[in-house]
Amino acid sequence: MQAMRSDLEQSGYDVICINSNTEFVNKVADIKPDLLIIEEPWGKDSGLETCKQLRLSGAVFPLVVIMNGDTVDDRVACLQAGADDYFVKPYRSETFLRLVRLYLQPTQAGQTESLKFDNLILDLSSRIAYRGGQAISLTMKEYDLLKYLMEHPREVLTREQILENVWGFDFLGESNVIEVYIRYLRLKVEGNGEKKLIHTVRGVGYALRDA
Amino acid sequence: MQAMRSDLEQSGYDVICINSNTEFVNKVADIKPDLLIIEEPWGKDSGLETCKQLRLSGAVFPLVVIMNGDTVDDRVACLQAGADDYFVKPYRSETFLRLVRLYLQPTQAGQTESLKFDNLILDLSSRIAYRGGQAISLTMKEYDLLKYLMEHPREVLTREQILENVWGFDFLGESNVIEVYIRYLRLKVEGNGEKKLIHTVRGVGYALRDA
DNA sequence: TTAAGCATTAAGGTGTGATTAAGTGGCGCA
DNA sequence: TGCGCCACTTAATCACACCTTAATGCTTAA
Repeated sequence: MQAMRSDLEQSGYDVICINSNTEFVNKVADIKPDLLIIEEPWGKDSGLETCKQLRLSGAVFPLVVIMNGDTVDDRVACLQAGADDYFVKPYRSETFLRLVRLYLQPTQAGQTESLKFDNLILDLSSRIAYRGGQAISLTMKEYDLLKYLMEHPREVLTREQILENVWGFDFLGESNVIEVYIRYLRLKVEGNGEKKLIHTVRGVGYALRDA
Repeated sequence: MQAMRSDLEQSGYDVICINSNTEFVNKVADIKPDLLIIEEPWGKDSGLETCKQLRLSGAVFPLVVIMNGDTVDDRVACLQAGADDYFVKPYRSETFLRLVRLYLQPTQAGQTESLKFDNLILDLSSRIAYRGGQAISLTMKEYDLLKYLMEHPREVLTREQILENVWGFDFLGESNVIEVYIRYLRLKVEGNGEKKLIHTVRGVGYALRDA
């Protein structure tokens, strides 16, 4: 806790620590943080319960949970509670700080250094993707494909579009490269029982969606 | 409420918030908003009551209600009160903003990104339809058929026209595909006790109409 | 009342996509 | 120069979602 605090402060962030549970939800609403980190266990209620309440009361900031356990159930519970991301103890500063930086970096246009969709983050400078506190390394084609998908969230991208933009073909071959690479991405991005993000639209192509 | 306001403003919309109930209906008539969002509960009267009054006094803008509950009764009540759409708390910005964008996007010709008819919206880039705050996913043929209907609102489309435009046949088979697909669409689009939109014109074909 | 038109339902076949494994070629390294 | 690894592609088989057909039930208009 203290370690994390000083790490964050050394990186130039304003940090507010709240240890008590009392009136927590209201306080947070006043503070309007850019990012909220909840560390389990949290007071009498679990951190996840607090998390749920925050979302119900309309909280829209990114919300990261730090857990003790690392079972599939833990992870699913976090996401259902409305967390954007989870992190598992022991707390390791470098990876964690990188994630914090990605979450706090201004989202608007201009020089975007990373792409975000749901709790999936693609860091363009390091070409590393993050999901659920986990770094995902990508090969070139995997990166290109994921980047293309993330640049057009929710949009259905046809095979032709994908072939043209990722592979640079302007004709349609008999190949199934796309299917294979979609599979590689799915294994890496949705491999740990995470929510499905890469959706097949039969007869058309693929789309990045949250439902 | 505040969260929503800042989200909308960040997306470039002019937002006016009214907290008091007094003279509300008249005020709104003066303002002539492009979109009205009512959040339950709303003053002494329910938001739905206000909604009803607005419609009775001739309001024609899109009207979205944000509810606490999510029962079938809630939803039906919203629509009967004249709301175009409803949304359920907790309010999560992205989905909501998407809907707002769809409602406010200029309707006229040119680059249409979505088709609208009554409270039914078809998003062309994601191939997803929306009705009553509910996303409706469509198969290819369903999408093609709905798109064709929505491109010709109120117009009666003959079986020949539909077969030609959706299935690409230029002859008339003995098949009842159209009936079957009309049914699929009706189940998805009018399945939740919504108002009927797809009408049969006996001996001719089908038409998208609000009455 | 009756026939034609449409609605509804369920079951089968087809094609598209998923999956798996084997092949190819480039690059670093000994 | 040759070996081996890794990224990428091809190919072959499997699975199932979607589309179609067909058979039955219901409505409407003459």
